[in-house]
Amino acid sequence: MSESKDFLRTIVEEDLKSGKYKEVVTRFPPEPNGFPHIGHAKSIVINFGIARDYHGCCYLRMDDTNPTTEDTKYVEALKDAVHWLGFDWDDTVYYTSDYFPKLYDYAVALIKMGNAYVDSLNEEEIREYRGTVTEPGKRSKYAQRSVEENLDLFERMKKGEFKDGEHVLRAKIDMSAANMQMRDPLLYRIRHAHHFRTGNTWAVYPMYDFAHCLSDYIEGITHSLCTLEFENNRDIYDWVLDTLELEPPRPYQYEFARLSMNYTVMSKRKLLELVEGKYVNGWDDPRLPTIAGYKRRGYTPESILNFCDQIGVAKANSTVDVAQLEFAIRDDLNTKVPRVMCVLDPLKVTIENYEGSEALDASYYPDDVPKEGSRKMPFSKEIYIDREDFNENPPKGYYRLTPEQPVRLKHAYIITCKEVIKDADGKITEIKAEYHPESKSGSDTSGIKVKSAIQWVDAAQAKKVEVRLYDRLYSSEAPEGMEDLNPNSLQVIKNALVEPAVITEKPDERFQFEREGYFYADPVDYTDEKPVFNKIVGLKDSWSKKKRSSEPAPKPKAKKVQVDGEVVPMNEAEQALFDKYTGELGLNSEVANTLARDTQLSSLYEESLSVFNSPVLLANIVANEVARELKEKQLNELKFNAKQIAQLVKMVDDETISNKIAKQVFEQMAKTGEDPTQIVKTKGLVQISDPAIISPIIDEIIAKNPDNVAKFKAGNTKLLGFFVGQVLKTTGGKANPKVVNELVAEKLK
RNA sequence: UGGGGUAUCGCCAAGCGGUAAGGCAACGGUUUUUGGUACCGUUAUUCGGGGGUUCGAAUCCCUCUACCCCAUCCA
Repeated sequence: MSESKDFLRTIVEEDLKSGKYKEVVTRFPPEPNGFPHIGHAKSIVINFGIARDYHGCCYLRMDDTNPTTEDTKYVEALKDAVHWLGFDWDDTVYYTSDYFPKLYDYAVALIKMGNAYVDSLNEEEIREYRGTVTEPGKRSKYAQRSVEENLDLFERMKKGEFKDGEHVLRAKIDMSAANMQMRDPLLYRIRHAHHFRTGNTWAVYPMYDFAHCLSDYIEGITHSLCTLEFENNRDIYDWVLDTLELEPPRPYQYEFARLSMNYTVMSKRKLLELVEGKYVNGWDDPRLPTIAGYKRRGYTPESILNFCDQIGVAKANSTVDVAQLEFAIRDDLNTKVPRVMCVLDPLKVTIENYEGSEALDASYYPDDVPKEGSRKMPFSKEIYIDREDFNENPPKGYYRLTPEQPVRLKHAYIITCKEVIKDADGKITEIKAEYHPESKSGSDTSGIKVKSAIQWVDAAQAKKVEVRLYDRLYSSEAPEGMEDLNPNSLQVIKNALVEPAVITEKPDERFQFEREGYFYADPVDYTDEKPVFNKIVGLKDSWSKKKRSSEPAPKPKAKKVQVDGEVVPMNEAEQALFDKYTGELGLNSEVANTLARDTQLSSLYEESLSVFNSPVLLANIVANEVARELKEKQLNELKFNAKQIAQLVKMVDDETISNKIAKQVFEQMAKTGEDPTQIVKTKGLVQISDPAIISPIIDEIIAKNPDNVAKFKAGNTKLLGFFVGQVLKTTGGKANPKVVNELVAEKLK
């Protein structure tokens, strides 16, 4: 785990510490209407991960409130995904549909309280009545129905007496709410549909907003974690739970940013399109970001888990670079899997001076991987190397075999090219070479220096295999539609050659094909007769990068132009106030502006000014500190008054306390309403300005931080803040910062 | 045009008034029988812009800008 915890963990920790909850309970609540993808993995890791870290528990709950889109095949896929990622849920899967009876009762309770009604507007009318984001909506006339009538209607809805869409149950909240979600949200709709779990027992189904919060409550969830697009729904979440006056404790909802990655689509709709349109081969196509896809491609659960840890959790919409995921799988596989040799594009090499055959010892792991294991590699006169590893006219910096440059066959001998055989088209069909008998791997006495060691297979004993080379599904970084598909996302190589041990010994399912990448025996199509390997990810390739980077020019970076909008002009009264403040009272225009535009601030300011006449100091504290309090509260909700502000400022004015302390005192005053003089007295916050007291403290700090002293003297003047900060810290903020500054600067000279 | 969010390096992301963490990517170098790995080093005088408060601001205040979400009987 990373050292710094994310904001969700911070909240959970605080809630546990404060005793708000005894134990943390989370849930992963997918709707079973699609295959889980790596975005779900992020959510799984967050929910199950937090439960694990804080010794709580996490439930897997299918949010199955919409019978028309959901299916049991998706619940299986979801269960698989969670299991595969290594999380357990005591083998009990929860379903929102299990709570349908309870949910129904809660709805009845709401009706009885007069907080819900049966509406009989049709769909279109409901939309119209809802208004728009800028215009308020209006309430349906049916909202006036009596409790009895609502109860009766709702029961008959449940019994199936009405057709789909005839009535709905709505919460009675506020049709003019600025939050559109609060304009009498729908709670239940009639659906004569077969539900994959409850069959035909229900004719009404709860909506997300009603079912989710209550399911959380029923299960005893403490922290209901969801993605950003539900921020607007939090108000209903709270409304339902609060209005029902449920016995505490109740859950609270927190939102985090969903995962998006470049070169990838994550929406259920787009994924479905790819599958149904046969752009890919099913939900487990290795090019898909589905869990099933990654699993089939050969990704390990650990790599996905690590990836999720590395990207963090926050509230900013962001797009993670797929390179980050690719790093995670490479990093995981590097220390785990055996290295073997596979030639993807075979080029025959005949070693003219070699006769017979031998079996060479070859370790499965390089020296830097602490694992044991080896196999025998057959070697004889005819071998294959990769076409890429020979070049008749090599570019500068080419390390492999050329007519002039020998190369080592990894785990075997050094060979030198003697002749290049070509067909009529000029295509190289074979290399005639000679090997150096004394250059055998492990006992090389030849003294020949080679630039690299390449992979090879013995022609007689190599096994033919199919290799599926996967690349990014999209060639566009932010894919929109099918036009952005990468036409080369799948390349099938039917005649790759792999060394025999891979097939006969099967040391693993995943391999590094040396110098190529990581590969996985396809769990579906692999047979002993026809082995199939999927490319999981390539190795980092600084050679091809070097070749490429010599060509294209760097992209031009256009800096965004910052447009400044127009400031709303002041009205007459505000302008008059502003003029008075800047003129008569000598405030700076920014502070005057803040005060003049806010009647609450200006009234408080003037009132305190009448108590203590220090216009600038007072203005500063009102425009800065008081303004903050007034952001959340109304004037009459404040625990302090103008007189107390004046009192505080007076202490600053006569230098009883420093500005820093004043802020601290202000905060307490705002919280408790205590008199500032009282706070200063009881806490002993009077400013220390006597150099005789401050000086030894500075000496001590200087003695304790010789490194920083050296850095400071070397020119890092930012460190002045460090030293001042340390002194203030040790004096509890009471040291006079001006004095400290002077003293520190002096001593460090 | 209302409400709710978000802005810190090419991509993620810490930071909560006192020296701008870390990872990925990139670029150098060392080691290497993988152009891999590992290891070392370089990359933000600056936190969306502008003001203000403060001895000191990414952090507090004001203001502007950009992007995301909300008007499904979806979740």
